[in-house]
Amino acid sequence: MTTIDAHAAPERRRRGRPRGQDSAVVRDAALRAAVDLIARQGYSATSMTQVAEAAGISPSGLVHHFPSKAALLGAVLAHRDEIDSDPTEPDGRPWAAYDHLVRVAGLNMRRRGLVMLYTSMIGEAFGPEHPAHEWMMRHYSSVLEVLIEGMRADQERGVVRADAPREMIARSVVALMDGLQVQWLIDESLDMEAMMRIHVDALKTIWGVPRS
Amino acid sequence: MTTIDAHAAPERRRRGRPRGQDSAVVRDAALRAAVDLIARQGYSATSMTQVAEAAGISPSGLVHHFPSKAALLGAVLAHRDEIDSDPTEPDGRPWAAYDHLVRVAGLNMRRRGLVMLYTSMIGEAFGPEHPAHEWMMRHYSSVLEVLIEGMRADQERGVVRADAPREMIARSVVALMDGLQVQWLIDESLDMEAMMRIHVDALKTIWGVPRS
DNA sequence: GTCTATAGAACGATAGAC
DNA sequence: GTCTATCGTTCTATAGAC
Repeated sequence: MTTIDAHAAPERRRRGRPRGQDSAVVRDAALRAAVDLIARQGYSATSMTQVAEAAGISPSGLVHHFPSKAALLGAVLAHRDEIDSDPTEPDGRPWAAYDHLVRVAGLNMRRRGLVMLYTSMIGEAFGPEHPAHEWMMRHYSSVLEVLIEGMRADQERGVVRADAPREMIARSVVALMDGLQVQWLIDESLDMEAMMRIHVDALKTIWGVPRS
Repeated sequence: MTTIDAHAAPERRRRGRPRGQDSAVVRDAALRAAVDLIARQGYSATSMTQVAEAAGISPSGLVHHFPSKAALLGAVLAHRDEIDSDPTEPDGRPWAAYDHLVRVAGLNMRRRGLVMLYTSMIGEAFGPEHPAHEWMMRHYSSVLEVLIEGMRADQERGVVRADAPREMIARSVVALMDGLQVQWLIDESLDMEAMMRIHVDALKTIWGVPRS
């Protein structure tokens, strides 16, 4: 239904207003509260009132910073993407994108909130009318594109077999990652990173071109 | 919070009440409406009023059959488990449980509603206070147990290598299945069954004991 | 067994004082 | 920029007529 632009943070640089809380601080507290609650309960089950309470402001105060619930979700997702953004410049090594995904799996084992937010989002956003639907579609196509394009480059350079089914491999690895995160949320003793590592290493063995 | 016993369907065998709709028929219509709506929107986003409307009865009529929203969800999940139940008697063939999972993947490609219901449930039920939390925990432990136990038997009979890491393999396959279902919901052209087949076949190659 | 009527609370959002 | 006050809706659930 509605597209969610994250309200384009006012970003006013505190021009000598001595009274009251700094706006950016309050906004940030509200955003953190929203991330936490939406991660634990999902978007539908979380109310503006709950978020306001957790942030220590009134519901109306919250509305001032985020004019609607969907706008709040937009900011939450933008925040998530920022944390999860890839600081890795694409080095030219083979399987770089896949190795990166393995590292992300390891990182995620120390970011439970992020994994919960992601998983609950995936679970409720596949309906086209959900305010996070477009975010989810963009997320998948972007992740898959990085993996597929990376492998295409590797094939061009002759380090990966030319007959490797790029899309299928990429989709399998993403599926494995998503599914492991669900199980990890249930049982944190599961070593996502190790399991991803094993899977990716197996891919390298099967589809890699041995160095001559 | 609340445990959800599915209200133990009254099952009264229409003892000569000529007037009005048959109770079981109405109950069934309500259940179907609930399955459809909860699958598409998730549990939290679905209201009793919506379900009643879709079933063609009043909200109070719905409450008569399912005294609370949680009870309705309980019935929905029981219905799901029934449809999804495994009619396969455990034949003694190696990898039987894994082959079965591949077949289920193929079946699911013709049961979109079931996949949606499952996926949205997983996404919102990992919080311990969610009324479907226990269902989800039972689901995972049961699926994993079947796979792990099946492989243990195969190892005992010497058709699977004794050093195969049962739990890790089972968890990977379940994770792959769950993740593929999400992607399939987004793009139905994805062949879940084929991808599961390939993965399981690879497992057989790696961990199977070649016939002498 | 299904309905109308309604309780009682929580919802998202708006208006306007300060 | 944050608040109080409140609108209009929707929610789950109950009580009782038929």
